[in-house]
Order: sequence, then C-alpha cells, then structure tokens
Amino acid sequence: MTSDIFDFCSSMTDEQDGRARELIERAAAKWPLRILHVLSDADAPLRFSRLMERVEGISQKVLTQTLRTLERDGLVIRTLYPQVPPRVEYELTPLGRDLLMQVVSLWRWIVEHLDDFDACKAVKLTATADA
Amino acid sequence: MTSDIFDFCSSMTDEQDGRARELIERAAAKWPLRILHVLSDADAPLRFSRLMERVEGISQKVLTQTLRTLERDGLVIRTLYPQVPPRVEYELTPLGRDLLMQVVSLWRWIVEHLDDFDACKAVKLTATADA
DNA sequence: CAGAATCCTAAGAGATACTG
DNA sequence: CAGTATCTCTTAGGATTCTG
Repeated sequence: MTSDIFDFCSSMTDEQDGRARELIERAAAKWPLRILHVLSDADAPLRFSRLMERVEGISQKVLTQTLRTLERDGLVIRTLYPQVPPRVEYELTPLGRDLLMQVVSLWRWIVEHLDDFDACKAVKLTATADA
Repeated sequence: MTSDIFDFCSSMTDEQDGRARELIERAAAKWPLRILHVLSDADAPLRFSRLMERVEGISQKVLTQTLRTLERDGLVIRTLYPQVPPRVEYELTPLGRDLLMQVVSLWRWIVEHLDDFDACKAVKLTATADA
C-alpha cells in the first residue's frame, strides 16, 4: 500500500486539512494560477491595467475579485499610490512565489505524464461476472 | 528572478499547457481529491454505495459525474460486474495513485506553511506617494 | 445496487454603465 | 486609472423520483 505516503494525513488536524483544501481549491481555480504566473514573469510590480492585458480573456470584475482573494491569502501584495489618477501595483509575496514554484513542479510532473493520461483511455469497461 | 524555475514553461506547447491546466482544475475541484483519497485509503476496490458513505456530504448525482470525469482522465478504473442487482467497483489507476502522491506533497507543503499564510495578513495597504 | 432523469436554487462569470 | 454597481445568463450542485 501507499498508505505510508499519507501518514502525515493522520497527523493533521481537521482544521489544517480544511484550510489547506480551501487554499488549493482557490489557487487551482480558473484564473489565480494565470495571474500568479504573469506576476512572476514580470520583472517588476504590475499595474491593474497591465494585468488586464496580460491575463488574456479575464474580465475586469473577475480580475478584481481574484486579486482580492489572492491578497487575502497572502499571495500578492497590493500597493496603492494615492495619486490622481490612482495608481495601484500588484506583486507576488515571497509566499506567493514559493507556492507557485510548488505548483509548477506539480504542473511539470503532469506535462511529463500527459501521454499516460491519454494511454489510459483503453481500459476494461466491463468484466466477466464472478462474485 | 525565479524565471529559471519556469524555463520549462517556454518549452511547453500551448496545447500541453492547456491540457495540464484542465487536469489541475478538474482534480482540484471540490470532490475529486476526496474521492481519490478515499479510494487510496481503501485496501480494495470500492462499490458505489461504499463511496457514497465515505465521501461525506456528496450527492449521488455529483458522485456519478465526478467518477465519470476521473475515469475519462485515466485516474480511476470502473469495473462493472453484470449481475442482478448490478455491482460496480472503483479503484485507482497507477496514474491516479501517482497523481495523488504529487498532490499530497503539495498539500503537505501548504500545511507546513499555514502559519505563513496567516502571517501575511498585516501587510501595507497603502504607500506614500511617489512617482 | 447503481444510476438516469427531472426539477430547482444559488453561486460564478460576462457585459455594461458609472465614479473618485 | 482602478475600480464599484447592476443586470443577466450560464453552470454547479442538491433533492427527489424512477428503473434495469
């Protein structure tokens, strides 16, 4: 069994498990990873409008929402320069950068195994009857 | 910069990127990880009704849908024994097991850093004005 | 037993218009 | 410029009923 791999699951409180699960769900949603990636690719903090351009297909509303969530989760920093017109810059936190690296290694593993995901299409769909 | 970490991103086709993204999105949704985990904990294939019991809170419809998706993605195997009444068993594929292990290591990293996610709550919200 | 079919609600996402 | 507010529409998901 691979149960040994999951030993740490038992050593985890329900609260820890729940919070980690929430973080994964939120981070793996449609937009967050793209945003984190764009921020990580930039060599400087990005303004809201630059993000809109580079995260292709996102709406202004959803970008705002997603950035707020990422900020609450401690993954991005929002810096408001109180000018007229206003200027706001977004950048990754160290934690956001670290999390992205973890996710990227998972990503890489998946890409390296894409063929396997395909190969499994020809599996048994029925079996001969026996109790 | 951490760009070196992401070198493989450039070496990836858009199609690979898209498919990996889809797989991550689907796997990180509300139920799939729970189901994979339950299947991995069991020491034998599980019937549909056993899954319903152990994946707490899931509805029959969503369990069916999610299992179909996991099957299409090559993560679980569905075996139908054509009896009356019917008997269907689900189990992880080797690929499903491997993917789960990858996700678990990400999970573990997050749990180990939960305090950091909290610590980031006290960040600067505004900055003094300067060009 | 394992699920398909149906109905329903609520959240998420897009488009548009407006504002400090 | 960087949002907020509002509206609509699609979709995910739950509850229930029915069947091979």
